[in-house]
Amino acid sequence: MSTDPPTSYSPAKVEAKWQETWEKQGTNRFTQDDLRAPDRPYYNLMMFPYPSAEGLHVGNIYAFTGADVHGRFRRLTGHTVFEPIGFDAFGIHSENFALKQGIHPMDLIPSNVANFTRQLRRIGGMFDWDHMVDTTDPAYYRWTQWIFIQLFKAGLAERKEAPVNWCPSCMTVLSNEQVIAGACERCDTPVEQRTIAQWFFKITKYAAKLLDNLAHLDWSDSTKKAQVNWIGRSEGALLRFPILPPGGVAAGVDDAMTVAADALPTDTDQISVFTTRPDTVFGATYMVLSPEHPLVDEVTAPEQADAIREYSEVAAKMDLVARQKTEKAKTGVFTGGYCLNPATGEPIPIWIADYVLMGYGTGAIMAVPGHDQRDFEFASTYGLTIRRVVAAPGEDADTPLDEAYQGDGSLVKSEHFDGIPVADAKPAIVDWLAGRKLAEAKVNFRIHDWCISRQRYWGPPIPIIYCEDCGTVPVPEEDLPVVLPRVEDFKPDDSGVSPLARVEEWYRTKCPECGAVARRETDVSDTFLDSSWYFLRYPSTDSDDKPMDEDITRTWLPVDCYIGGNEHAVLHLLYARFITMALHDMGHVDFEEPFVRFRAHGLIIREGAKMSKSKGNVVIPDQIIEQYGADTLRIYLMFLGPFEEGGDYRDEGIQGPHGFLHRLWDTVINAEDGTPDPDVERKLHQTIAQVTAQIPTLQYNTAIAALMEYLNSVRAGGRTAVRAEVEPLVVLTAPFAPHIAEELWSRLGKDGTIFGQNWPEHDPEKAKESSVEVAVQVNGKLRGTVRGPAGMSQEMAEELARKEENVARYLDEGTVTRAIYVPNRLLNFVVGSADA
RNA sequence: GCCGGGGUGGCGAAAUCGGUAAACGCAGGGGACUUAAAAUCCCCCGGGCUUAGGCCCUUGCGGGUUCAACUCCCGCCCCCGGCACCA
Repeated sequence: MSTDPPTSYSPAKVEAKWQETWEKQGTNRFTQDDLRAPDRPYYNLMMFPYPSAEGLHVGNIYAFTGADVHGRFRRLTGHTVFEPIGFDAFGIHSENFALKQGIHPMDLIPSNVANFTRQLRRIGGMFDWDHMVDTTDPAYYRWTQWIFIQLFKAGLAERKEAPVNWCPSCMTVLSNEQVIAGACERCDTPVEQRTIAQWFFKITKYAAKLLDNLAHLDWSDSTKKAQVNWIGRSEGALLRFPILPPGGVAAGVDDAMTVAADALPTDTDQISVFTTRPDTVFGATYMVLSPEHPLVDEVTAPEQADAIREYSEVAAKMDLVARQKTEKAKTGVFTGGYCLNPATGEPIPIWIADYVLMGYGTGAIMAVPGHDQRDFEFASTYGLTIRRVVAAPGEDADTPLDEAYQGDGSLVKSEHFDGIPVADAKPAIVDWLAGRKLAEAKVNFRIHDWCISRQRYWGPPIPIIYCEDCGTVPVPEEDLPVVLPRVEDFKPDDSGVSPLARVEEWYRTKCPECGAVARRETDVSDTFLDSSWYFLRYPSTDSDDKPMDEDITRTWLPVDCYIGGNEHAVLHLLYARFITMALHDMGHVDFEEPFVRFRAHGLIIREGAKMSKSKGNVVIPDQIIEQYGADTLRIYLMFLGPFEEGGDYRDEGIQGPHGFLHRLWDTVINAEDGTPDPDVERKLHQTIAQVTAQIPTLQYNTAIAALMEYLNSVRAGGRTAVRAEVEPLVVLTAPFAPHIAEELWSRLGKDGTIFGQNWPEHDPEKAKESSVEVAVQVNGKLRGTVRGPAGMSQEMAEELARKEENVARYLDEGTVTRAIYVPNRLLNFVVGSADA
């Protein structure tokens, strides 16, 4: 034992002591040399927090603790674990908060970061503070801008017009999430749509790879599925509908049919549509263009022009969210124009309607009201032809439709395709039309290109210069970073352009190519760009001259384990994968996928309800830590429920883990030399086995239960522990409660940090039970139990069972027809009734 | 509507290659120790019967498979999270 007198457990003292010791000894810090030559490197990553003014939320602590437990376990089992942390501090939330409080973000963020840092140190994470990242630091965003330029040079960044939500009262662009029921979330003003030129990253180029690679990733299933849905691959065809020249219809349907009989003209203008149901093309009785479709003007007849213009204006004014409400009744206007159904050769009317979205497929659809519910509703409203072209067994072409039939069946009214099942008809019809160049098979993706422009202040300026003569020129890499200037008036205004556009001395610059007067891009980039590569930067923060050190990156990446919230299942994780793939294809990294393993943690609620500031039921971690200590909080959070499912924080419950640590302290401090009790030793080895198996699978709650159970048996009846019984227990507890474990370890007279390779090994022989209790059932009902040697034979078990009075009574009621024996577990007699 | 996740004691939850449902913990009750309290230790703690031995019921609801179902299959209901006119 150490010379320290046995004192009672004081979390505050123990935790302060060890946090200081780790800091002083650099226990968790990596030098350049450490990073270059690690033994069994393990990159343990958690999603970095956004440093709000409120401080760390228990949700953050929950996530970080869960990740830290994993990291500490890996370290105890012999890995060199790199566990960095940082701050995702740019973005609209900080900016809005700063506006509201009247504090400049450049003042606000550092104080938030300082507070977060203090809190993060207090929870005892194994963070390497020498490799911290702050996305608002020019030394970091210099490389965020560098990434933009690499993508620009690779043709993966382009500038184009795109619609945005605009609040005329707040005079700002809103994201879709900030639009509630068509109104601004802050002032309730109806939102409008504006069209602004913005920068996009062509993530759609990687859609197929982003989807296909998922199959090989060790990720939470729910996360993978969310990505699959988001990418939204659908197989179908592109069909072309030739536009009939004005007056073409007047000539009559017969003429049109004649045209169809020959080859349809391919040189006239056509409208392309994407469909997953090419088999229903014979039922396409009209066509719908999105109001924004470029061909709207061309197909509109003069007498319909006013109505079309009016409808388009209303649609354009509507915000993007309200427009996409499904419950809304379908509306539209006839353009007066016609096109030819490529299959039937019939002229069909062209409408515009806002239920067709410019953002998906080609922005135009062939409407098949007989087999698409949306088209059915629209056709019913406007009296358009509804034609059945698929019939289920027992139906025929004349079976009436009172809603769209979207099920399986065979084709009808489809000329020589009649009778062919839907699945076979799809390729057959595409082939047939492809022969006349009116169709081709096509895979479409739902995912859009990534708009990274923000008409805001608090972000890294997009490193682009516009020159009258040279056009769009990237800022030369040696001129990076383009520093975000300190601007006191950073409030957005009615112009819809970035606040930086008001700072002439900043945006006026020289063209890097010709030296002429030029103008900087005044938009900043999306926060998701900051976070799409931070994990690449962590191990290389010592390098000022490059974003990633090649050797170090090769050594540490990809990330071994990434833990975070499922709210980022789609955007953040997809963007990070995309950026990594793009960097891979440009030769900057040698892997395509950044995260080998990803696990989503669950959510913490409180007393059955979601925590929120407005409800005033937020757990303040500092208070809990003061009262019970970080170790208790860590264990309690991990004990609440399965880590991947979250848990219900109940204030009283913390007593359990708190008591556990007190008893652990007491037991270890008073432990004596001696020989372990055989029963306790058996339990010990069972516990080692369970905890060792359950930590890697994040089953922390049951692992902790096992530790408690073991401590209970060590202390049973008030007995004094033997040191050999509790030394391994201290190590098993260390990932969850690192401070007390260190303290007890040193009081046990051990040298150095406990987080060396000290994980105990379990001996299966010692874990074996010598006698077992076997449940005895008669006809599946429990009638007794018998105890016998482990692994006893069925004969022996039956013999013991028959001696049980209660069992015997039921056996006497009939004859045993069979007996099922599960060794060491259960014996079930199947008894036929005596009369039978 | 679609895609995930989930429904088990007063509460948080265990147990799913089908094998004694409720481990561990909270709250509650009783006891030991104590002048007292705290801490600690021991016992009880799903429901209904029963003098006892014991019996019956119970994992959202209804069916089914099986010697045996929280676990598998079919059909529903409810809650949470995400997406949502995606052609």
